[in-house]
Amino acid sequence: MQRRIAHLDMDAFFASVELLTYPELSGLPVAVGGRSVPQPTRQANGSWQFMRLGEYTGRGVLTTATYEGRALGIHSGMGVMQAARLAPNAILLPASFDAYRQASQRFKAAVASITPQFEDHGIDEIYIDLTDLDSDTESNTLALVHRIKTAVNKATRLTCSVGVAPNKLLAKICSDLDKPDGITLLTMDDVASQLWPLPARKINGIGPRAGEKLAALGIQTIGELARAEPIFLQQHFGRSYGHWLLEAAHGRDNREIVTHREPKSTSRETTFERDLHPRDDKAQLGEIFTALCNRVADDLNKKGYVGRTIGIKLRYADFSTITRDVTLPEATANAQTIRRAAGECLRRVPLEQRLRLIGVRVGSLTTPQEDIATQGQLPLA
DNA sequence: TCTGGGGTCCTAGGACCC
DNA sequence: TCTGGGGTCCTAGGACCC
Repeated sequence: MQRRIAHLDMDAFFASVELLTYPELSGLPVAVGGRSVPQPTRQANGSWQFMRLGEYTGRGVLTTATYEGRALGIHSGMGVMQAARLAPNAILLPASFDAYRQASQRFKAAVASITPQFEDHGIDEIYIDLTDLDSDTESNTLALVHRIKTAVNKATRLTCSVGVAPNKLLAKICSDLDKPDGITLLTMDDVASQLWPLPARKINGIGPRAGEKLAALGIQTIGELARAEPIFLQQHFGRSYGHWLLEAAHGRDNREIVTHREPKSTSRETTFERDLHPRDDKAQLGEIFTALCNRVADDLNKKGYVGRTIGIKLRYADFSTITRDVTLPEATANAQTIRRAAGECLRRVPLEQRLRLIGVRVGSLTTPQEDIATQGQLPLA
């Protein structure tokens, strides 16, 4: 039986949430991000004073930009200083993650009131399986999607774009074809005409590396990928990924909607405003390191998880990154235990170069109850 | 003055056990 | 002493996503 999977994607989510607070910025190029962007201040005449991208100095990347900003070439992930060269007059706002999380909860609750079974896919996206819902014809599907979009808008005053297709891969691609505030329906028969002209990078799972490698092999579009020889792809990308590439290019994907997932790991990391030296800045680094361990422990306790694998991550001044981890006999959420294990990991890495980032991670998460239940099956330490 | 922070999944080698 | 696979766990790194 043919499935009907919807992918719902909030339009320029973070920027749109900010525009709810600052409606006068609507229609302007606006970016969100940076590390130390001041909150806008109220002027004597009642209007807001905003920072411009060109006024920013320091590290950091953009988390998003409005469509007007994107038209100037700035986008999420871009270094703020680089973006400033392209759009010095664009407004720069600090990220307000609490507001985004709240808006996220509101839009998901609105969807849940209509279609309770959906898959969370980050803060601003979800997949919904419409197969068993009242969507057996195209007009029924459209009516249902309109109801969902209206509910989301009513709950958040924000718009979203929706793609409906026989699977997640296609739904994800087609939610992006008519943005903002669009609806796109796609069937298997549309794959050649709608999908194949698109760049291979549009496929979720083909990132910067694979995209570059494909381009070097003369493959730019999904259509060119679809026509490649299976052997050729497997030689260059390995058996598994090579096979997947071809399936994806033909729009084939049988992954189910996953309505509940347990977290596997939790982590905290920070990039310093200036690179720190392991010896010269030892005291400061030690403080940051301990604080990260405390925050991870706090996160675990709040969520009610414990973890057995404690890991650290270091990024050197040259951006090279290394990780070390250790698995404990018993899962923990205790800050001192995590700090001790993370300290052990730290002793196993070279510390000559300056550092730009440190992070602490706890993996192999379980709930305390599960962990006790598992203990009995393990040999005694 | 390039390059955040929080995740997941995959691969690959070595240890260890049967 | 030389010679097997198979399975699981642990560790490190990397690609990718939002």
